[in-house]
Amino acid sequence: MQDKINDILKKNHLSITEARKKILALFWESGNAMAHGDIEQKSSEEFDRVTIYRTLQTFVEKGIIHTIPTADNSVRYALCKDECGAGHHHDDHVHFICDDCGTTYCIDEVSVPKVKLPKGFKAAQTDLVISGTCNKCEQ
Amino acid sequence: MQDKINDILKKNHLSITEARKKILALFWESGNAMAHGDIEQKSSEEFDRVTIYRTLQTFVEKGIIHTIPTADNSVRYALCKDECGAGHHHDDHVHFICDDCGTTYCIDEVSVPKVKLPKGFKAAQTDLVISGTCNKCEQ
DNA sequence: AATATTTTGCAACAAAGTTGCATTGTTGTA
DNA sequence: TACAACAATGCAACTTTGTTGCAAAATATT
Repeated sequence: MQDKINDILKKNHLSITEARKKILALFWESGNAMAHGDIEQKSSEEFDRVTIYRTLQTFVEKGIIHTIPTADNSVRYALCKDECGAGHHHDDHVHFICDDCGTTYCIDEVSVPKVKLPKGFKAAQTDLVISGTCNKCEQ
Repeated sequence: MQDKINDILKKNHLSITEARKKILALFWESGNAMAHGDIEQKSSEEFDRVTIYRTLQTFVEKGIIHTIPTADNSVRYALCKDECGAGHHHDDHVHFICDDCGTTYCIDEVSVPKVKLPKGFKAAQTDLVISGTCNKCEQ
């Protein structure tokens, strides 16, 4: 896995540092989306808050991760698929946020339906965010 | 218009205060969605920040306004249609955020398509937010 | 008009995010 | 491998955003 992570960083012309390796690994391991706070906790204060902010920002710019909008003012981040590149995000899958456990899922199976907009409106990015109960919290 | 505003407040069992009247009027006049900051500016510091926070919170609870999630960590608020009531929001329309001018529109003409989720996932609310260029910024 | 109830503003605080700069770590080259 | 050039990090200080408790003011109720 370490190799995979180094590859991603190299491909994006980023120098390989402890913070970047660790944070990327966290995304990889968790599988789900994470908020800034989650990362801060999971890295057990190994890095400065500022470093985490800057690392996330860099990753978004390079198209390694993407943001997921939420209604509660807490942006989350998730790994992008391979098709995403610097400045171009292609995350046309649905995001699901569990109201119970707070987990954010990327529902890759479902793709975002095309929407016809009124005249003059040009879509650049489409975010479909569904909240409710996930399959673990549902009994 | 003042009557309409008073009606809305009465219907929702809210006492009629300057702050509530003014903030509701702002939503009515602007037509578009507003972030907390917009309201603070447009009311030209007539009210305390705290009052605005609490008023918005109350309005959301009563179903007078609804939140629109955005990818940049700045939740916006917009007037609900009549069908919305306390605790029940029915805002199945698309939201559009212009990357140029920042305006947030409620695209009432388009309704959010139903999405089939994997087993065990139960949807409570669906938000479809599209960003791009609006009909005013598009030349 | 007088009292009970809500709402507001203030102050103090907590959390989230940003910026500049010196120090440290990383990279490419000799 | 050692060195210089460059980039990333940590620290401190700060700004912005959001929250809470409480006394004062406004609103509603009788």
